[in-house]
Amino acid sequence: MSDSKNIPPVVEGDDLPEQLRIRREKREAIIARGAEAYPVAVPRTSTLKDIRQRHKDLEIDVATGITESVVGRVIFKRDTGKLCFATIREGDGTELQAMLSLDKVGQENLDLWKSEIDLGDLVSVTGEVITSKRGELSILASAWILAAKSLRPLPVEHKPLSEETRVRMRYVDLIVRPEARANARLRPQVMRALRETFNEKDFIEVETPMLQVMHGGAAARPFKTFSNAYDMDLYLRIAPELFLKRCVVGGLERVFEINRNFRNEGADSSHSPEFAMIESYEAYGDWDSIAALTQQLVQDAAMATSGSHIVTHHDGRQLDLGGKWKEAYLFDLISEGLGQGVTAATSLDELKAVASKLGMKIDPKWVTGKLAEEIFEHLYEGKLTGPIFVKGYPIDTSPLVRAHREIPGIVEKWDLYVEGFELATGYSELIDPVIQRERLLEQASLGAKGDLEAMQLDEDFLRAMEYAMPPMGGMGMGVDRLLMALTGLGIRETILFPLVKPEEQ
RNA sequence: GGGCCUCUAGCUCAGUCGGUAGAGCAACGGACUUUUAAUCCGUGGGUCGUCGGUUCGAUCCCGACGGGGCCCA
Repeated sequence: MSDSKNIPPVVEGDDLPEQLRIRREKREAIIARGAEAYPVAVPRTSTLKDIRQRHKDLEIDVATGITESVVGRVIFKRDTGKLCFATIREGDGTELQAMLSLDKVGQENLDLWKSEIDLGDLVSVTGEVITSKRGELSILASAWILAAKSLRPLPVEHKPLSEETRVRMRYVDLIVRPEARANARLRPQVMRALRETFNEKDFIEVETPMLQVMHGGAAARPFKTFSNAYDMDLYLRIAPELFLKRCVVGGLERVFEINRNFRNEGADSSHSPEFAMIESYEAYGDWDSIAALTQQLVQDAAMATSGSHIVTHHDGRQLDLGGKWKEAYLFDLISEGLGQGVTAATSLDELKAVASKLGMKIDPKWVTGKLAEEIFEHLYEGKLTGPIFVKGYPIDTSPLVRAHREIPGIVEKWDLYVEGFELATGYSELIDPVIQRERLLEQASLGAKGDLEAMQLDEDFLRAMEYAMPPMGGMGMGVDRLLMALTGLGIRETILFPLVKPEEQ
């Protein structure tokens, strides 16, 4: 719909490229002789996969006497004089050879096959299941019928599509590239594994608003939109956190949500403006219990997709996600990296001195904790192959987290690093509504000063907390990033239809 | 936001030190009853991203714009 103005319009009689024109003429010819180019139904008695499974042990040059009707896309076609070969492929990538011989289908049908059927067409073939003289499992046609005429030629099977075409025309990518088919099927496997793990642990799945009146739950710039009916501005959510916490107040003690968030920020090989995220809260748990849950979610997903906690990436590299994952405190890692002691109590001036010694550019807007985090990122960027939980973040950068129960100046927050990127984050959640209000007021004043990432003061959320929210652990994990960790793929390969600018005419 | 690279046939790419272009697959016509990216013979197919500039002449050089990619902030 929105794309229609960007795709070249195909007008009858227009000066089309040769291959498009010829296919349209073939469609006309099919209809002109009284046949259908797009029938409402075609015969199908078995999937290609079933046939392959049922007849996988046939010898060479065997006729089974079994007749089946199969459907698929023609991806290979060899028209010889009296015996034609074609390979048809089903959506899952299973292929089967079809053979059409003069003595089985007759001269007229053989000629029509040769002249009317192109690579890319969807066909139904009825015939006996046999193996060819070369041993190839085949269906020897007694009849065939077009299921749908393709008006565009398929790309070359043996040359990879350019990265841009893969993303823009995923439907073609899925037809042509096995990895695209595998990736598209991997994602739902991971989703199922995640839900199963949550179900086993008695977590309840909820769906909370994506269109939100208030902007909050994380530090990020939101997409803004407008409701005509309510005559007000709305935000696409950047996180479901504040609603999930309302659920916990109401007694949904263990909740999770897996759905889309939207952040109006830069897009690159690891960031997409819309991305799937898991958030989960566990009443009477804390940052340790939620870390254990996170580890189990990832390990179960690895097991479900790879059959092992050691996953193999598409480039052959292996990543071990098994065992109990490492943990380290942020300030210990910083001290280690610097070779000098740094804690949450280290002053802003001291940190500035350290940062300039490292050659870092310092943003004067950074608070002490932000600078400490920047120093950490500078030291460890891309180096934490993990999995490792980095624990204990500065209090002034985590307004929704509670203070560490022993160490002053830090909060009970961890980030999970895998493959050098941040896969998940977890907390012991702040549950004191009075402190929460103070923190949100600070955020609101930052917002008033022009910080576009700062949260708004959500009075309803504070009211919910004032009814007493139980102590709890909470976590968030990027689903796309989980896919990246399991497969080593870029984010645009894990998302079926990543956002791309429209093609220009 | 800054820098660099890129856009040529349906697809993937080559090429022109400035004289309107080629390959493989795909397509079209022909031969072939066991092909596996079949083979053989023959044929057609291009606004060289868009708009401007320089030039006798631009796909090529220059500029702007659009799409894509990489690096940096």
